[in-house]
Amino acid sequence: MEFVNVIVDISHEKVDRVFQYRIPERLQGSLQAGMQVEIPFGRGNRPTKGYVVGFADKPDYPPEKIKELTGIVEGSVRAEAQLIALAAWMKERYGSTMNQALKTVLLVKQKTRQKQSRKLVRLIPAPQGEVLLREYERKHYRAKARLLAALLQEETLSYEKAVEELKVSASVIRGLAEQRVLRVESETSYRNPFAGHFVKKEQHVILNEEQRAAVEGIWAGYQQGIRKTCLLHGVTGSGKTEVYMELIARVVREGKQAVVLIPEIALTFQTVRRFHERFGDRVSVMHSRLSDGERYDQFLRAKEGDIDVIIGPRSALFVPFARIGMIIMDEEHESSYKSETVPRYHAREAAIFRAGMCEALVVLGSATPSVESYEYARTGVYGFYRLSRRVNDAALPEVSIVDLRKELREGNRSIFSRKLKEAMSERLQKGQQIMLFLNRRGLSGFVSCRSCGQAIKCPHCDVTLSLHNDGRLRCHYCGYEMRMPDACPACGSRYISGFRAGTQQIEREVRKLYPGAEVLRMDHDTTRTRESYEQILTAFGQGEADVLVGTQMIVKGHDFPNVTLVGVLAADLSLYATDYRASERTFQILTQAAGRAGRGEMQGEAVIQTYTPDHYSIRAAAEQDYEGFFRQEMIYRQMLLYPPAASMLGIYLSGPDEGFLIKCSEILGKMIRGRQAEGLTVIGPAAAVLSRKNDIYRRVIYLKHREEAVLLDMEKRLEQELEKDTVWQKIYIQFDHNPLNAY
DNA sequence: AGCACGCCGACT
DNA sequence: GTCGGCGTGCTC
Repeated sequence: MEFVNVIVDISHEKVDRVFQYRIPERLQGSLQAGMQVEIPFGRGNRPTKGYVVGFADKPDYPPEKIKELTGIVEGSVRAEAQLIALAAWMKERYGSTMNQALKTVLLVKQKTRQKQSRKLVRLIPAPQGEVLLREYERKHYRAKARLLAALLQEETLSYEKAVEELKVSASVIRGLAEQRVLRVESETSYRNPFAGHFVKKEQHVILNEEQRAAVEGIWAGYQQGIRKTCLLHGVTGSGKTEVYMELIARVVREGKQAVVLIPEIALTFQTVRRFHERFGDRVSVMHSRLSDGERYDQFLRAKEGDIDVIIGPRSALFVPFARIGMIIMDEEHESSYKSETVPRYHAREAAIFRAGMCEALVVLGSATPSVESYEYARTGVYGFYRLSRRVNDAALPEVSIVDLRKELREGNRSIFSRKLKEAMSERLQKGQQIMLFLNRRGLSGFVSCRSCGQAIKCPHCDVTLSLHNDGRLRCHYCGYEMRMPDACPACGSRYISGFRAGTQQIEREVRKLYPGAEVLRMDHDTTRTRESYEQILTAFGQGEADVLVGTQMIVKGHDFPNVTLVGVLAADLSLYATDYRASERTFQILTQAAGRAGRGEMQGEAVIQTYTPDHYSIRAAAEQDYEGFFRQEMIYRQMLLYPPAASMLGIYLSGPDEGFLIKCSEILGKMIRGRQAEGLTVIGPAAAVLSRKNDIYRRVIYLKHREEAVLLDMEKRLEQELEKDTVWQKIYIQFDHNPLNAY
């Protein structure tokens, strides 16, 4: 092999293709795919890095123009060819550059989004700067003057901001850097992960009948070489983890390796310990927040086959295992499996693709599967296994629904219903623990009626409208807007408003009602760091408090045997999120919350307070009836063509100039409608849910079509068209396939 | 993205 | 004339 194919380490569409280089004699045979190489690039042959993605013995480019590569980057490691194929798939499937996809997949080097936060720092003192500024103005160095003036106002600027807002080019910045007027700094920040010492325990886990049936069913298929993705639908507390561990043990016994994917938030000390106790030090964690050194260690151990099992969030999928036999995805419905940065991949899809390359089996598990996965399981695309009972035959919690409208009518204006208060007093007397859960997810200023419980919705999209500061209600899908009404359109009551209670207010109320009770609160304010999150959970687990108040983060995957009461303060809140998944998320979060109660020996109880007791997602959650919820939800998705009934493509536009952005989004909308494909629905453009973030305005267009392929094709064609006109380079455009959360 | 090339306005 | 900013196009 005389030539090597290289992806240049520059994330820009213009250079997002393979460049060929000649391999110098001395490096013959020592180059391998995935390695980083030094190459001369561009007219000035400036030294640049690149990734080796392949080899060739005949060039596809005039041989006289092919340069020789300079060398291998020190300490660079080869990657599994699989990972490069996975990156290529991600580039196609999610529309990123190959460079971005490679950086996502190759974990050894830091990822772009964490690394490249570049800053400009002024080096010269202010008085000297003033003098220089006047000189620049005199000489009409306009770009330099703009930049210096900004640096005199504030000593540091972000690199991106300077380029966009001040319209200065990189060469101007470099010029000032050379004159020692400023310095370009790039910073990397990492935190230490928890480092624990675990002991492997010999254990004899006895699986119940259902667990055994699931294990044997999946294993029988595995041994016959069937690699159809399986869904394990097990109610809360049904012991899914035991099933995973038994399967993993068998996979390992066959000399294969296993990947266990868990949601971001569930990666805790306790989770890791459970696996450690079973598999000893042949288990490790892979996490984006490991320090460089720690990550490199795990990477090496994985590569050299010192590890059989890796646990981690979605990025653990890119572990350099050579013999993966099984990929487990716990809580598969969790939205943290979808990346929020380019490439916006879904770990479920990526796991299935990677498994396909190494003949591994993917097992998805959840108490509340995503509507997509359940549909696939129901129709036989996935294998389907159920665990309908809790381990040790513990009873599912008794769930009751309290109608807050009725409480209001009967004169109770407190945030606790009489029923919940009663139940709380009883638990406190018995010394049992309580969790109070405020369902705030996806909340963005909705308006609902406190008499009839109706939220004001968009007449076109059937999602809740959100209230803006100018007093108007808007739909974040299609842009429909209306004036905030004085009375409820459904029942005429004047009691309409947004819901304003926060966790702090709840904590205060509990302390007021029960002065003797110890209360812990867990929300974004109290959990700035991973450590404080662990601390609160550990403290509560050890019985240092009677009541834990918090947002969704308290309901995810923790076993507190002494918790016998879960109170959901306003179940509706997540119903009013302004996107089509609101009902699904509400059902999931309520089911998971109720499932926290009664995990020990004692019977659990859950009280769900709501303004809409008849909504199917609340009723179904109270009855722990997934099937019932699913039937209703699928009817809605079919009618309005939301996934999985159809595929969806989000087009996100953002830019600093609102007027310009609106104009661009209108033009893009017209462009799409102009090339209207058969069966394509175009929604918007409309303001995004976060219509302005850090002074960058955001708008969105959604496309729906029954065939994903049509949307992928539409994306490709649009990208080609946008390339032609430089107007589009002044705004950011991103594509998101089957978005999970509102933009 | 970053660098050379070349056009065009201001100034010795 | 010429100095140097800023738009244009190319990179194996």
